[in-house]
Amino acid sequence: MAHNYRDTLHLPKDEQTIAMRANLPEQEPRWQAFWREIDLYQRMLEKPAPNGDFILHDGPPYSNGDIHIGHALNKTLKDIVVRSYRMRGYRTPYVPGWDNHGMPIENAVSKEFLARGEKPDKITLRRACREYAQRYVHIQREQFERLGLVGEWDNPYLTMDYAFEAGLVRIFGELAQRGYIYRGLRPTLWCPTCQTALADAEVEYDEKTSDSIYVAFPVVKPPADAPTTENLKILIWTTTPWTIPANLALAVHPELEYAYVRTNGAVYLLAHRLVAPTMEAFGIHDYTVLGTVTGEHLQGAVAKHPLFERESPVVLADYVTAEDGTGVVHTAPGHGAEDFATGKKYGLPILCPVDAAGVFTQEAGEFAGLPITPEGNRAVIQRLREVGALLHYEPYRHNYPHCWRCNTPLIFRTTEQWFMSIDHAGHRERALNAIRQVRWIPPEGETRITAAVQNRPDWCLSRQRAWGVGIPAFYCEACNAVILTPETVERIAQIIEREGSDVWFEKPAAYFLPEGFVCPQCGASEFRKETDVLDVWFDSGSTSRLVLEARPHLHYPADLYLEGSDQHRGWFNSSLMIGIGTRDAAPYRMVITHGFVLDGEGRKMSKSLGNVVSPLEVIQNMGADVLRLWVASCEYFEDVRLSQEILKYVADAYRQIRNTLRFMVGNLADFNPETDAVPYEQLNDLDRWMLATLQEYLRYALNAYDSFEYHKFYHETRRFCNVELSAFYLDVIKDRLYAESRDSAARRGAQTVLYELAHTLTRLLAPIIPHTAEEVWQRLPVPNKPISVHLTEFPTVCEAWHDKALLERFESILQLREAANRAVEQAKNEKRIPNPQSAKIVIHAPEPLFGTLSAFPTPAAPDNLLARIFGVSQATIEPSVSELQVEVSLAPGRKCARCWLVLPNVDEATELCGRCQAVVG
RNA sequence: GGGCGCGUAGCUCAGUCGGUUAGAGCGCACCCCUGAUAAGGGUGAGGUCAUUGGUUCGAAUCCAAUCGCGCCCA
Repeated sequence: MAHNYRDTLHLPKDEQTIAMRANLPEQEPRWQAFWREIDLYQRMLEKPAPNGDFILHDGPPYSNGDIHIGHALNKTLKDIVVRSYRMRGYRTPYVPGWDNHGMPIENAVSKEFLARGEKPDKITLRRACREYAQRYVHIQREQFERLGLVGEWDNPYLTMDYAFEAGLVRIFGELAQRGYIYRGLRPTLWCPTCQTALADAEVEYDEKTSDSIYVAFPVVKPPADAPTTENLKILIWTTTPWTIPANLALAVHPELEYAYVRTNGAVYLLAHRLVAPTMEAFGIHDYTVLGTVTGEHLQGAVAKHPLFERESPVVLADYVTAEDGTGVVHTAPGHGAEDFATGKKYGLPILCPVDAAGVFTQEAGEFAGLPITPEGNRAVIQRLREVGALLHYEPYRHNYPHCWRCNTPLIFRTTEQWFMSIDHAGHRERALNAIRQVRWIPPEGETRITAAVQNRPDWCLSRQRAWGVGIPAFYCEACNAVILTPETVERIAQIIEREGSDVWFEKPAAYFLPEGFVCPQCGASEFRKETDVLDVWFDSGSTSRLVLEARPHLHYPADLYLEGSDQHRGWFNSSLMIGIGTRDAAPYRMVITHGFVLDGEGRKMSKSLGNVVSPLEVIQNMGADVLRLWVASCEYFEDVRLSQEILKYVADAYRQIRNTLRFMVGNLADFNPETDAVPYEQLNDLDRWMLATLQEYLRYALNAYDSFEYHKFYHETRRFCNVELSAFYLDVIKDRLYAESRDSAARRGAQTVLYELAHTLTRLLAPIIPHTAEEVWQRLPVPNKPISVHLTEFPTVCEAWHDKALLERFESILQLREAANRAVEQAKNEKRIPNPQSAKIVIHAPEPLFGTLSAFPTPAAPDNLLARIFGVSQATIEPSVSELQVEVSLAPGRKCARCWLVLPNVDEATELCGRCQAVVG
């Protein structure tokens, strides 16, 4: 081609739009620096908020380790909520927090000391814990900020803040004052070597060989309808002979079938299914089953303890199985969690004749003074053999809980602990009522928390640990009376507020008590402090009180809690207990839960499977906006999946959305909405159709935000960008944008629509991909432009533009477009035309399509709107009485060297069509 | 073992009250363009709706069981 008219076109220039390659890992920190510089969070709060406050209360992550993908999901969702509510006219303060006290940090710090061969005292350990927690608060804060989260990051709440710790003491005091707090027994897994209770997480399961024994309990009150009462015995099996002295009952399953078995002159009762294997173990081949009975009929029967003058009644329990043993569970309420529950249910005493070191106490009678293993076990077995109660002994290998620290086999002991009563003053009912007032999203959450609250036992608040807030009680050294009054609690709280909770462990009791304080019970003046600390769920459960009420720009209750679904039994529950207990109201109005992040196959992420995706790596390689877009793409009310493959697809989606925005921004470089915009009435049908379609999209998008269904917004936005924009509208208006004269109504009309599209999309995307939206925003020619996209409002649907009739009319045109595409594709495949640009189509259209199309003039010129819509150089329409037909042929004329359309009026010398001739002038 | 959920195309998701041949975008294959170019456009092929049984004139949709997966509890 002789002429080059490229420079006369209005092509978008690279430097006037956003870069095609986002380079998010480098660019995002710059936008974050910009937001810090302008103090974006503060400015967001200062914006007018016609809809009032919306308080999303942050559930505190534990200040230990790097953030993982679950944190990223949770915090990104929160950020999308906060940003989108702000853009819908709410004031959205967001105070992030951390959970600092507790076992994981204490254990990590202890291990550091252990590695150095040091044995720290409590204060040294606690100080190290505080430093450790502080260090991870810093680390996680940076990681969260790198995700692009907006909030009060320079003033977060920490549960180890002195004021927070003092607040915990006061809330404990309030609950005590209201009658919720009591001391009681509780079964705990206990390490006799470390002489401490262990949390579940500190228990390691290892193989162990135990002494398993079969013991016969003589029946003193036989079951009704027993086939015989002569020498009747109930047979049990246990792997912990040392618990026999604490036996108080024999548990059977109500629905299991039991058999009376006669052998060797006695009749034994055991589970029918286990008769054969048991007899085989005993080496007995000669036995007779006299009859069977279901467990529920055994209730009321009473046996006698084989060693002591004590009865052991038959009780019912659902946890009894016929898997191994005899189907009758030897029950020692002092030495097992299930046994304890059964003991409570049947009003049995809680006998625990074992001290902290694992030595039998006086309550164990003849065994007193013996360590429970191995001497205790041996002695018990020996005595059982002597009285003829031992039927069989064998070593038994099984998984058994061990101490994580010293690897000693653990035992169950009942110990005295502090509790919050869940049924005090109708508390449980009040909590259940409050649950019904809360909006749960998804609605199954209500079922789940209701079940959790209905079934939860009293809350054990005490822990025998170092890193926590001390329970603010004293004991009289003389009479052991518990000292816990509003005055003593408030004194302690004031001191902790000033000096931190370490002070409780540093100073003597007298430091916290008024001068001259005497025991109200016995008048003595010597006291010791409680050494237990509060359960950390008490810490986090108190945040609603200690954060929402403490900060003037927040309020109780919060409008929203948003956490993983595991928190129904965790934070939602503990917060509710404290909320109902101290404020008689739930701490939240609405609760949203999300699922867990699984791998591409739907399996749990774990180091051993090697399928863990680190958010930090994703941010480093692809950018936070890609990770955030993934969050938005997920239907998060259920479990979500993440893998490298999924990330690749999300990155593709990001690029497509970005390129769409890039094209629009590039073509708006010379557009000023205030002076160049074309009034709606003067826009052509296609442009008005685009605006109408934009309104439909916008309505859908706003609804998706309203219902927290960001994945619907994601999908619709992706479809809108690809289908309506890239593949259609943006393609069609290129001729006008590039080839028409700069200020022509045709070009300015297209830009007017382009501006609306970009302006709308950018703001809608801002909560999800805040960095990219900001980058686009800074390039958009918005009049009186706010300094950041995050200080704008969401667009609202313009009903005047939502022209339903036009949308309907275009439906048939778009269908026709598909038919035309197929016809052109076929002509291309048959080598009748090389490409659509060189084609002319003739549409033989029946009514009513012909009527619709007739509204558009079809000259052999660039302003043939139908030709532009169908992507060919020329198009004409013909009425038809038969079905629709699209005829494709080579367009007559020659190709304009400037606009590349094949037209009849292209000048041979200049190679320009009439339109381009006029434009170039 | 119990409670609460989930299972639709390679991926992410729609699918209203049970009602035509189960949809979309991406990805994939083939083609076009080279003036959105580490872009853009067109056409097309992909489904035993986890499995089995039941209810119904009719089931992705309702019921039951089974399998797989997740959270919580034991």
